Amino acid sequence: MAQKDKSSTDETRLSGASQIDVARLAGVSQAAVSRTFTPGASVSADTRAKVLAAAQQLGYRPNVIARSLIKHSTNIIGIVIVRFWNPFYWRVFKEFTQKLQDLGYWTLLLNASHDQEVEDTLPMALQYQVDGIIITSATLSSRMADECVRTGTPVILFNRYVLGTRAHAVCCDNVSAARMVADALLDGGHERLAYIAGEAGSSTNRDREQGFTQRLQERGYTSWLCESGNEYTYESGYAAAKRLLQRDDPPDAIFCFSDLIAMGTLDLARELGVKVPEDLSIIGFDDIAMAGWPSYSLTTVRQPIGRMVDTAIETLMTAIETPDIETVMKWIPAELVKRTSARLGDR
Amino acid sequence: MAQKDKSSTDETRLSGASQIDVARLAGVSQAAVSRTFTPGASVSADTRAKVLAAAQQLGYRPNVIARSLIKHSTNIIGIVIVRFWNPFYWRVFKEFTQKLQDLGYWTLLLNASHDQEVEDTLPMALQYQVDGIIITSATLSSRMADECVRTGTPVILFNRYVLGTRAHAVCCDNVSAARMVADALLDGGHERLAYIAGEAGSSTNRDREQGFTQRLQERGYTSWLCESGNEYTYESGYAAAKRLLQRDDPPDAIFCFSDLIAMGTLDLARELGVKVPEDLSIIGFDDIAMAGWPSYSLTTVRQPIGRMVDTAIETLMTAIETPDIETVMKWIPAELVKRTSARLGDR
DNA sequence: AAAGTGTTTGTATACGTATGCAAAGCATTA
DNA sequence: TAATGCTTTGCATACGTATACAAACACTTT
Repeated sequence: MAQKDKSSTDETRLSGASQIDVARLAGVSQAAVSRTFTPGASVSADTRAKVLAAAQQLGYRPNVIARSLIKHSTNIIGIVIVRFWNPFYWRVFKEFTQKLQDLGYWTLLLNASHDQEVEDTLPMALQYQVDGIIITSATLSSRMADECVRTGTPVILFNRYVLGTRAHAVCCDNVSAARMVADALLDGGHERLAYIAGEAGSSTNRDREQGFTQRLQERGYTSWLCESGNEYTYESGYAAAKRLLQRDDPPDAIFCFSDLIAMGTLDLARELGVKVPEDLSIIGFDDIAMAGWPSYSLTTVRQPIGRMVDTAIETLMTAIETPDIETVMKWIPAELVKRTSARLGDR
Repeated sequence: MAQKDKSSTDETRLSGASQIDVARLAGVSQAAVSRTFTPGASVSADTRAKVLAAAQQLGYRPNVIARSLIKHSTNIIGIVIVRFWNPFYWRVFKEFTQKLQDLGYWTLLLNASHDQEVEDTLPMALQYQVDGIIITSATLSSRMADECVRTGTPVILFNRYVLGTRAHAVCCDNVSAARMVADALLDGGHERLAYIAGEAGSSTNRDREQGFTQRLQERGYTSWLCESGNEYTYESGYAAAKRLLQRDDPPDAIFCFSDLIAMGTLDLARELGVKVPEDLSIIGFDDIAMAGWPSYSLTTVRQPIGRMVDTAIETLMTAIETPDIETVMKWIPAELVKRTSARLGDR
């Protein structure tokens, strides 16, 4: 009783009207108000109308926080994003947030500069009782994966995978894509091939490098060049390309871990007066928007972002509904987009 | 009592241990546990140790949702972002999320394709009891601003302002920046100037256009060209530049609303064989990363993102602490970055 | 030893909503 | 009319935490 009085007399509170206020105005119980706003609950048309009128008059809005407390579900998905400078991840992020929003989920962002920070911030995100976590472009330590499993929060790795954990994964089929690039370059008659790598420890980089070099070996090539791009930025591509092209035996084709690296490579080649694609073929990865601009017109591997994101979300939804599902890993095939930065075979 | 039993016997619950579980294990009251995790609360070193040990053993993590329910504060800031394709806003977004995170706030993202969607999604975000809202690159209707004020949620507009609402605003000083560009181009000896606009209705576009043309008038120029860029993308810049450069009297200098537009313009000029900057000067706005790449080397106006974001966050924090503060509007000065796409005067 | 001070602790209640349960309402059937 | 079934309603309680209040405690001072 005292409670009700408090609620209706204290007009200074910020949070607006509560169900109790609405109930009193409509002359029904708080439960009736709750049921009115719960789809599928049992309320007569009569009470419903009274409640809605009262709610309207008071400007009532359901308090999602209170609901979450009971339901053990927030309708929030945490997204971890590490490499903010890469336009590729922006499209990924955009697709995720938009599609999740269409499904009625909201997005809590965890911005980490390094993998280490992911370790630090993830536990805090778990405190917000997010319904699921999507991790893009970062590795998840198994300790952290266990932590998520313990709280029952499903985790999807995007473009990474970690074996031996309960973290699901959706990746571009990097191995096949890299093999495809190797074939295309060899068919184009190139002899001295090179690869500029991305982040050393990542499964993504490992798969691309292995797919590429394995295919070279299969077709009888025993030597190639390899440069590390470290951080996979434009600048690191520029620097790595400089090391490659100033050698005595420069490559006649370079496969780059990302489009940003490829653009750095392309700009450096132009600066040195190396003709692309006559003297040097360059192939990127991602197919970011800029790759299609006339200034670059980059031949590259298009990651099917739409399908990858769809698959990741489907997997996540399934995992939310059936917590004890076994770990899912999916590889989505990529496509070679031929523009003018590489001289390729006809087939 | 019954409650305690439930809590400790039901081992299947997902949400992990609660303060009650910890309290029982440590042999103290639930309040003692709460105090242990509340900085500044009164607990003896002895109990604190017992509680921490028990918490550790049970893997206890505070439930932020429950805390938020009481405190009427979630430590979450909602960020509305509309134009996802513009690299400028990526940097803005990155700065916001990182700095907010350092302050202990989290970011809930609202991704809207159009201004209309902002109207629709904002009320839903308010239900999450966010402590504040930052709106980048979108306008806020006064109806919606009132809605926010009603719930006591402070709003910061970033690079927009709307007069007559209670929404605070932090903007780049677009008027001064555009006047600076006009001066620089006139000092460089240009005669036929043009402006390629951004989004028609925005305060940002209006201020840049007015600053530019007013300065031209002040210095005795009575005619100039103006093209609409509609959506301010690379493609729209490319198209607008085509219309400008295929005229009988093409401009010898183009001031573009954004770097993306300027890059489209630059690529189109190259395609038509127009020499930049000899025959045509191009100036952009934003200074996105790509503007500095050798392929473009774009002369442009650098928006001081760091300072702008800092100011926005400061303003927001003040508004959160003192709800009844008067509406704040701040304009941050910009800087002209001289590269090679424009022929400018020496001074 | 008593009084006074400051610290620590437990009890009880509140935050706003959802829901199991039983009572009540209503319509249908025997 | 009584019995039956279905729908609607209110009561009570739970979710996990914070905090006002008073009781208990530990010291210091007189």
